[in-house]
Amino acid sequence: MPPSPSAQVISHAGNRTGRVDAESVRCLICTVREHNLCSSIEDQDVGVLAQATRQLSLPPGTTVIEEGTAASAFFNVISGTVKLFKSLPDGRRQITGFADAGQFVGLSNSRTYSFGAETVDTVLLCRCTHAQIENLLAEYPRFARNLLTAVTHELTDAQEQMLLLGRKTAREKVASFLLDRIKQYHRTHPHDPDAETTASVPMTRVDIADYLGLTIETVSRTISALRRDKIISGTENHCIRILSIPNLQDIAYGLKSI
Amino acid sequence: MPPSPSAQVISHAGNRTGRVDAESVRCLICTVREHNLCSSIEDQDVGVLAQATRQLSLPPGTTVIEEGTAASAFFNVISGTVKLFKSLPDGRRQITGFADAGQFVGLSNSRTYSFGAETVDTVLLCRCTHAQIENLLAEYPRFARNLLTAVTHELTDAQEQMLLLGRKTAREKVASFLLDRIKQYHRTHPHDPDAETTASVPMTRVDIADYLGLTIETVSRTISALRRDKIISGTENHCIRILSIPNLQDIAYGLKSI
DNA sequence: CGTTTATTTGACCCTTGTCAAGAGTAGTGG
DNA sequence: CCACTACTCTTGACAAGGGTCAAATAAACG
Repeated sequence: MPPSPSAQVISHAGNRTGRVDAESVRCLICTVREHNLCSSIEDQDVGVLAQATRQLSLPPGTTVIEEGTAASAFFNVISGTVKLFKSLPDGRRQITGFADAGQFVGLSNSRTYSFGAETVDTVLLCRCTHAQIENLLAEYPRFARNLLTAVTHELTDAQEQMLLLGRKTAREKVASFLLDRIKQYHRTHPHDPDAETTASVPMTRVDIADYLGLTIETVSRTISALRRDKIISGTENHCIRILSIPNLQDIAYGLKSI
Repeated sequence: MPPSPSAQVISHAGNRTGRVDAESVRCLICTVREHNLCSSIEDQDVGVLAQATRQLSLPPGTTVIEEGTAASAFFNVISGTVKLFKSLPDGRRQITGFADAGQFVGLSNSRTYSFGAETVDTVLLCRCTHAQIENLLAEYPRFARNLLTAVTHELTDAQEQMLLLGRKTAREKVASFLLDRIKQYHRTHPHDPDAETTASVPMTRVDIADYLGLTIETVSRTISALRRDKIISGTENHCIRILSIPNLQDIAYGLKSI
């Protein structure tokens, strides 16, 4: 349920002086505020948030964070998908996750980023410096609590991905990936009647391969095999229709050798 | 520098009534308090901590957390090593990390644990319910801030491990693992003159294999090969001496094909 | 000191990676 | 509107890294 910025809502909101400036409105009408960290800050304090952040729109393939550079900013994804990755000196790359609308990117303990980030498609971001994040953490205990929950959630996802990378076969990996993509599509398109059986795959085969610890050829072959086995369909490469979710789940968890 | 509980220190400390009870002393003399989350709570408030926690000593191979059971407790590792893992229905297992002295185990967002935990060797733990953790989070902003830092650090480690699992060869995986073990030995034995070149490997080949996404045979063969190549030595399987750390680092990051 | 368990080593095979070529797709500009 | 170009994706043939199965050693333990 995207928050509709009715006149009534706006009349209650504003920065600390009680005035509603243009910046605050940007946050008040934000389509993901209800679903991300910003929800920890009440409408009346939203001016603080608006002042702390800058919004930017980036084309596909743009570097958001360069691995190893000074860590200074934090980003909220408003729309689109960002990929996070780590690389080896010889160029081998592992994508550690995709951040979709409502997720954040750029937390770091050390002085430099230990990972890189790049847009997959056109992405709308909210940028915030680490210093400003520290202010919000100190000022709003709920913000700190929510960030902790969010990072804990990311850690849980990372553990699931380690299981996938270390112990699943190519077929199980691709099935797990498609299930994740269905869930993601369902979250971002709750009104689509086909949401149950649709997977949005905006990333290229290269990205999928680097995410699953495979080569593009193996990803391609495995997707073709799933299509041959009537588990998925759709000629479009970036929108896949799932014919049997139970089958896909069985494959993802190693319950089906087929 | 393990905190020596001198009379002076104790005289300043105690619970909120000013009295120093036996429980508080347990925290005040704790060998890892300086290096873990508990450091966010001052000496004078340590009574709160002591009351919230219970200490337990567990033999090797004990289940600390059973995957999928109700999530209710949080543990600090005082000494020894705990392994964290996730499993597939058919028994395949991925160890997602080892928690050594000073680290914690058992954070969870959901009602049930999404992972299991088991002792590797004899382990001393401090147990604390999630409700009590919530109290500490609400009461001590520094505790919340430190926990966030700790979880962020875990996430960074997890990303590094994903790179290892998805993109490194068996040789690179084992080299990376040994480097981690050297670092860990160095942290826990800062006074040992051999700390720079010693790796403590208390876990079995099965655990190493499940951590690196390999089979025990491959782990064994790879360690033998490193020994043949004069990169490591030591006939003892649980204490390995490193002959050339630079070589090991080059291997771990794919800079050396040897 | 015998029994059990952990580790090493060997032989063989399979899944996945590598190399190479062909088939779609998407822009671009004449 | 259609060639031209540049990708991305798919498919095939072959190779190799690591898995599987089996047996031999070496440790651990009662």
